[in-house]
Amino acid sequence: MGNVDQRLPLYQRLRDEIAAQIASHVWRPGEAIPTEAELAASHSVAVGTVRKAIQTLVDEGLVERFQGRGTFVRRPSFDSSLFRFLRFHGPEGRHEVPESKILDRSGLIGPDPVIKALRLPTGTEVIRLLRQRLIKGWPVLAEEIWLPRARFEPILTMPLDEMGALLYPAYERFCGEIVASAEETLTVEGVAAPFDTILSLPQASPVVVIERLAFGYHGGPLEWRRSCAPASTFRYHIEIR
Amino acid sequence: MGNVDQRLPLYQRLRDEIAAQIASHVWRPGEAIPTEAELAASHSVAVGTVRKAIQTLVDEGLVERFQGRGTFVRRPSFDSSLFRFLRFHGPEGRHEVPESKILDRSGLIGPDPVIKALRLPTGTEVIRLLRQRLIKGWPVLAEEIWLPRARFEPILTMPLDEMGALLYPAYERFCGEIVASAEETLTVEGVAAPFDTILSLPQASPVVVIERLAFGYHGGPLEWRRSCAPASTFRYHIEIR
DNA sequence: CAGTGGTCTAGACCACTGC
DNA sequence: CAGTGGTCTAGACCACTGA
Repeated sequence: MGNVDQRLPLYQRLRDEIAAQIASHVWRPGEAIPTEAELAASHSVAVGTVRKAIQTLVDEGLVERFQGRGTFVRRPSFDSSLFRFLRFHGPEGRHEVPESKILDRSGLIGPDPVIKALRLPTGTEVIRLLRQRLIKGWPVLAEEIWLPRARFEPILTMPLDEMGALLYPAYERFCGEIVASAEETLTVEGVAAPFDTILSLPQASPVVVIERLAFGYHGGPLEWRRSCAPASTFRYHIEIR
Repeated sequence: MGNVDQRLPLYQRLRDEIAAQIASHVWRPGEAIPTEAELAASHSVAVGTVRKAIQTLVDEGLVERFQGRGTFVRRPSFDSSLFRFLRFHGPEGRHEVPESKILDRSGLIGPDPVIKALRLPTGTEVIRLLRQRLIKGWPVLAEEIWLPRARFEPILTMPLDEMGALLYPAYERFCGEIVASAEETLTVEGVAAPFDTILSLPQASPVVVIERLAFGYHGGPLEWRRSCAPASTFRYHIEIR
């Protein structure tokens, strides 16, 4: 902390300092960071330099600016990521948030692939959640979720009915862990246990598998997740330049 | 052309003017646009304003800047788009550019979905290319490509062996049409004719279908393409914030 | 070496927000 | 209305490129 390379441009060093403070929860998501004038004064740089530093944070998605109101730490919205990949919508074209049903919750020694994905030492204890997501009672998504137990103990013991359909808010409220970014890898496979029964699909039906590794503000992995959906519900749109 | 809304910020109007000139091929891809100082003088604005206008063009992927050299019109590279979606690589992990074999080339009245995708009036003539792409003799990709005949007549008549493995350079060289951007939509389907035989897959095997609509610098659609690959070769990676 | 974009400053004025 | 970010200017100096 506070260690800066003097060769870097001023605005870069300022950006890094602000980013580190966001990572340290000096300001929490939704809160405003100091104004341009304040930052310029406290760091003894010109306002223009502060503006450039903040602009890079905006480009990186770490903060949002609103004219006349201030600059705010951004809370990433992952709800939309589901809809980027899968077409869950009602007959009128509206998105529906699938309900959530936890089928299994257990603590265990992390299996090898999980340990590797979460970058933990061999033998570390982890939490496994097996989750079914439904729309109008129909299973549309099956998820296996892995968390390092040390950071997420409350998730293992808390009442399931307090967890809600979205996990990330629960992570923040009960474990103080905030998801800042994620990587997803998408493949098409034949469905395998235990996802086949959860989705009530015949063996080896084509499914889309989304592997997501979620990171905290400090950059370390927080959660590894494998989600599985029938291939017919998959649709992805992208713009290329 | 030259029609600008006086309410827009200076740097926006400047951006639009430069973008329009790029679209009009005042400078072609790879060429340098005027320096910051020249643009500032010719438009009677400060250099800082020019910088901001150019920065937005950089963010949009229209130009590239190089310190000490200049600012250059960017040529989008679509070769990489293939590899974003499909894992074609040799045993050593290196990417391989698949060879290309044109199975059919014909001019015809545009079928309804093609006409709609390319936004042409009903009854317009189009060119259809059916293409097989192979790695080490194995078919890995099947493509159906549709072009408005009026703009792409040379593609219909030129010798096939002058076309090469990449179509976009051919479009530019023989038809003067430059692809500036594209949209892709990705779905998983059961393979259907004529792609099943081209890929030598059993009926209804799972395949990834990539529909690409490519646009020119003026914003209108130039090419519509449906590509089809066995689902097992599909892999997509994305970062989320 | 001259010419380019990159960094940084200092300040003016505008447009929007919320009290 | 005071306070915020947004636009715009004018100029200094630095770092890199290519002849």
